[in-house]
Amino acid sequence: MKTRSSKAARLEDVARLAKVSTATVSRALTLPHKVKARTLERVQQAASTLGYVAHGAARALASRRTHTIGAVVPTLDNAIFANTIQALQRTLDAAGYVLLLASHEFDADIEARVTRTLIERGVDGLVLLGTTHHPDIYRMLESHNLPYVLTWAFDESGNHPCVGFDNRAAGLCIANHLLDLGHRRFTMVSGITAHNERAQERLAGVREALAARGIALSPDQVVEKPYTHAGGREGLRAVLKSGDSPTAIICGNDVLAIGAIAECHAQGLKVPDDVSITGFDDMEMASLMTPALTTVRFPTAEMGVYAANHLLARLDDKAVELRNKLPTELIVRSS
Amino acid sequence: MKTRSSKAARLEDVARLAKVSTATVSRALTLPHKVKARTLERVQQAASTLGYVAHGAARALASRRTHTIGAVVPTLDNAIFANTIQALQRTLDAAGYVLLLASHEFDADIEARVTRTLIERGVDGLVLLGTTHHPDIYRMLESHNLPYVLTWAFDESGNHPCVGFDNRAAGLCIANHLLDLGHRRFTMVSGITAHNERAQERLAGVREALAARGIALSPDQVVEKPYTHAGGREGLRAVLKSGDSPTAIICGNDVLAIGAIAECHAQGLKVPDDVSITGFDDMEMASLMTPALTTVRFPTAEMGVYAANHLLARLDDKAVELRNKLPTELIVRSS
DNA sequence: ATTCTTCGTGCAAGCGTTTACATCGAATGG
DNA sequence: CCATTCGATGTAAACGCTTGCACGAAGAAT
Repeated sequence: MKTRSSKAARLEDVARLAKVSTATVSRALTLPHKVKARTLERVQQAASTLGYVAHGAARALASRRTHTIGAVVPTLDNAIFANTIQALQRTLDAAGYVLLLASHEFDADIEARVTRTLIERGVDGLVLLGTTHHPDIYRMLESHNLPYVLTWAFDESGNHPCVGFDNRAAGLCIANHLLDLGHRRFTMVSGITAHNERAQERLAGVREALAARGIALSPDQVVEKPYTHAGGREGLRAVLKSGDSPTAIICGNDVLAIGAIAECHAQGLKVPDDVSITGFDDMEMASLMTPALTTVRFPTAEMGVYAANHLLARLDDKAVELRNKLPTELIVRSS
Repeated sequence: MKTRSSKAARLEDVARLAKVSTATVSRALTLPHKVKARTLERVQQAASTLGYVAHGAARALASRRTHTIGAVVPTLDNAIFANTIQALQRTLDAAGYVLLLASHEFDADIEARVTRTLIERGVDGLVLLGTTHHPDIYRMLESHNLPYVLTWAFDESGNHPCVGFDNRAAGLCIANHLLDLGHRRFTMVSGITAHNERAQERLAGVREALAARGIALSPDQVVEKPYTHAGGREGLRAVLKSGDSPTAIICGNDVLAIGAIAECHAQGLKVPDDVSITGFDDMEMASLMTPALTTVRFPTAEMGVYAANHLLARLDDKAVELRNKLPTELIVRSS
C-alpha cells in the first residue's frame, strides 16, 4: 500500500524491480519470445505491480512506428461513413493498430490542416476519402513517404492506391430503374458537387441514363444541398417551389432521401403514390423507413476492410494490388 | 525542384536553412512572439520551403504535453453519442486540442484495454461515459494523475468530476406522461442493464412511476436488448410473443424505439393506434419518423461542451466545479 | 576436449524535440 | 559614461524508450 510519489512508473523502475536491464524489459514487453520464460514472468509481475503503462511518445520516437493509422473523412455527423469507419477500425484493431479519425466538414483547407496534424502525430498510414484533395496533401504524403489509400471512389487515373466503386454507374443504375418504371419527369436533389467527385459522378450517371432516353435535366431540375436531413427537406421544398412536379426525385444519398421523405409527409405528399424518392448508400435506416427506401447499396464495410488490409500489407512490405473496384447493387424497395 | 533524399525535414534542417539554432526555430514555431519579426519570417520561410512537419512524438516526449484528449464511449455504431462527441470535438478543436476516440461495445474489459492504450498515447485528459468502470481504469487515472470527467450520468457519490443528467428522472417523466394519457398496460424494452447504470436508472425510474400508481412490471414485461435497431425489432417480437398486449412500450432509447416501430409496421400494427412507443434521447431521426417519436431529450451536445471545457480548465490549472447536472425535457410527439 | 553456434542479456547510442540557463548586445536610468 | 536591465538567441541537457552490438554461457558439432 505504498503511496507512490505521484509520478508514473517508467521502464527503468520496472527494470530495477525485476532486476534486469531496461533493454530486457523492453523486449519482454514487445517481443515476449525473445526472453527466457522465467525472466518474462518476473518482468510482467513487476510491470503489473507498478501499474506500468508504456510512454507512447518515447516509444514512437525510438522505434519510428506509432502503430496508428489515420483516416480523414468529410463528416462524422451522420451514419454515412460509419460502416466504413467501423470496419476499418475493427480490422486495424485486430492487427494491433489504432485508428486516428479526423473530419473536415467538406472543406478542402480544413482537410489539409487536419491531415497535417495526423501526420504530425506520426500515423504510419493514411486513409483518405475520395480522389480530389488539396495538393498540399499529396505533397506531404510524398515527402513523408507515407502509405495511403483512397476510398469511396475509384481513381481512374491510376496514380493512387484506392478501393472504391463506380459512382457514375450507380447513378446510371438508379436512373434506369426509374425509367423502366415509367418515370419521365425527374429532379435530382444532389449533394454539393464542388470538390466532390462522388457527387459529381452520381449526377453525371443520372444525366447519362436520362440522355440515353432523350431526357435532359435543366438547371432548375438539379438542386444541390448539403448531405444532411435538413438538406433533404430544403431540397424537397425547393423542388415544390420550382413549379414543375416531377414523378421521381433522385436524392444524392440516403440522408437526403430520408429528409426529403420526411418533408413529403409534412407537406401531405404520399410516397411513392404522389412522388417516388430514391437514395444512394443503403444505410441501415433505409430499410426501416416507411416507406422503405429504394437505393443503391455501396460496399461500405468492404471498403474499410480492404483499406485496412491494404495499408497493413504495405507496412509489412508485402505486395498488394494497387486498386480495387467493388460492385454496387440496386436495392428495390417501396419508395 | 530538388529531389529530396526521401527523409522528412527535421528541426535541424530548418534551423540550418534559416541560419539560426534549433531552439530559435522551436520557439518561432510555438511561441512566435518570443522571436524577432525578421527571424520569425526567415524561419517560417524555411519551414515552408522544406515542407516541415513537426514530429509529434518527439515534441510530446520533450514537452510532456500531447494536446490530446481521449474519450471512451460504448459504441460508434449509431448516432446515440454522436452529438456529444461532435460537440466535444468542436470545443477541443477550438482550443487547439485533438480528440482521440475509442469504443468498447459495452464490454468492461475492452474498455479497460482501450483506456490503457489512450493513456499510453499520452492523452492529457480523458472523457469517460457513465459512472461504472473497471477498477483498473480508476487506478490508472489516479497513478497517472490524469484529469478526467464522466458524462451521460450523474455521479451521486461525489467522488468523480462529472457532467450528466438524471436518468431515473427521465424514466419517471416518460412513464408519468404515458400514465396521464391513460395507459395502464406497459412493457419496457430496455437496453442491457448489466454494467450500465444509465439503463438501470431509466428502468428504475419507470418502475417508480408505475409503482406510485400501483402498477408493477413483472419480469416478462421487461425485455433487455442491445441498443440497436435489430434489438428494437427483436424486443417488439418478444413482446408480441409473450402474449400480454401492452398499450404502451417504453424503449430504452430512440434506437430501440425506431427498431420497434419498424417492426410494428412489418407486423401490421398501427402506431400509436394499436400501441404507443416511446424512446429516450431525442436524436435527430426521432422527429423525422412517421409517426414522429415521443421521447425525452437529453442534453447531449451540452455535455460534450461542458466536458471539454472542464478538462481544458483543469489543464490550465483553473478552478472548476466538480459536477454539473443538466436538465432533460419531455418531447411529446405522435407515437 | 575444442571450436562453432545459438541464446539471453546488458550497454549505450540515438530518436527529434523543448527548455533552463548562459550569453551578448542594446537600451535604459542615474 | 557606467551600471543595470532586458530581449533575442544559442548551448546542451533532458524526455523514456528501442535496438544494434558485444559478451558470456551453454549446447551442438567435430
